[in-house]
Amino acid sequence: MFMGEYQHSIDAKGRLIIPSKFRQELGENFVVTKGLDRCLFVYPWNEWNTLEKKLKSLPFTKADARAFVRFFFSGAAESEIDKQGRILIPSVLREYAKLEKDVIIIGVSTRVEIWSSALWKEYNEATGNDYEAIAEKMKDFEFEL
Amino acid sequence: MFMGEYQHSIDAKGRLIIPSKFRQELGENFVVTKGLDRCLFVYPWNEWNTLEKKLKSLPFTKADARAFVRFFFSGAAESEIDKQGRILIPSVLREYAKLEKDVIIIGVSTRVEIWSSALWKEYNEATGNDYEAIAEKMKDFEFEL
DNA sequence: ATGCTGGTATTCACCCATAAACATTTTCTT
DNA sequence: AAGAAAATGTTTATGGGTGAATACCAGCAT
Repeated sequence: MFMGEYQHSIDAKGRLIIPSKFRQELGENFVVTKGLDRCLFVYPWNEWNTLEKKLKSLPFTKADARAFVRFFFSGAAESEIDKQGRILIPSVLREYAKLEKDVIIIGVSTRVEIWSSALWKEYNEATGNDYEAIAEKMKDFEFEL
Repeated sequence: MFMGEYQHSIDAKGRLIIPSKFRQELGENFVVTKGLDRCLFVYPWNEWNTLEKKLKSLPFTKADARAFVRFFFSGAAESEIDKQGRILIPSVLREYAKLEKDVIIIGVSTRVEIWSSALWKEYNEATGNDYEAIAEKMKDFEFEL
């Protein structure tokens, strides 16, 4: 299970160090794709497979479902970690997530997320720092700690 | 089950002594994460697992749920007690809970909570001194001792 | 009152992850 | 085919996390 927050930087060649704690669980091959909220999702191969199955089961007669599925598959790229523990992020994805130099990498349960440092800060100011508001919304899910 | 209130201090490297009464129950590995009300939660491994299952089951198509899940997982760090009875608190978490030198550690049933001494004082002044008002509100939950 | 013991704080030194600089290979272009 | 540019690989220095050793303190019992 992935968790934690790490700060790294992308080098001039678009490579990014993956936190050493994530490497083993990601394994040899994994999938980087466009994520929700303008970040990138990184799935280990088996997690990607389960996600793929779920996506497949969506009714492809509905326009929204088609768009959602296209979003994930078109944005996906198979990737691997080099001997220095880095991955190369395709430029399309770099642009999508507005990745410049400073990058935040977080573990979120079954996936890893890659954020532009600036966007992560914005996102947190909008949601994460205001945990009370989130907790309030969670009532809808009848969630308890 | 955790209970009690203890005063300790964080050293220059961000390490904190865990009260000896908590050590056995926390076990070898446990998880420290951002908690509600600006404190940190410390869960024994098995408690964290049950929490994780609940978090995983939340619909990731809902923005609020994503924010909530990110909040917990990105704020989480696996930790262990060193031979001196201390744990290392990641700087992200130290900042979140505004932990300076003086720290209050309390046991709350299934988890341990770590508070900045100042915030704990504030919190108690804001709420704790008015137990009767809180108890009054508890009626809504049909709670009885 | 004094010495003992368990727990706590501080200091220091080492090791590893990271990131930047550098070197090499490959590919594309002219 | 040769040179340039891009991609990939290697090396090294630095800083931070980590562990050990020592010094400190309080509580307790004799």
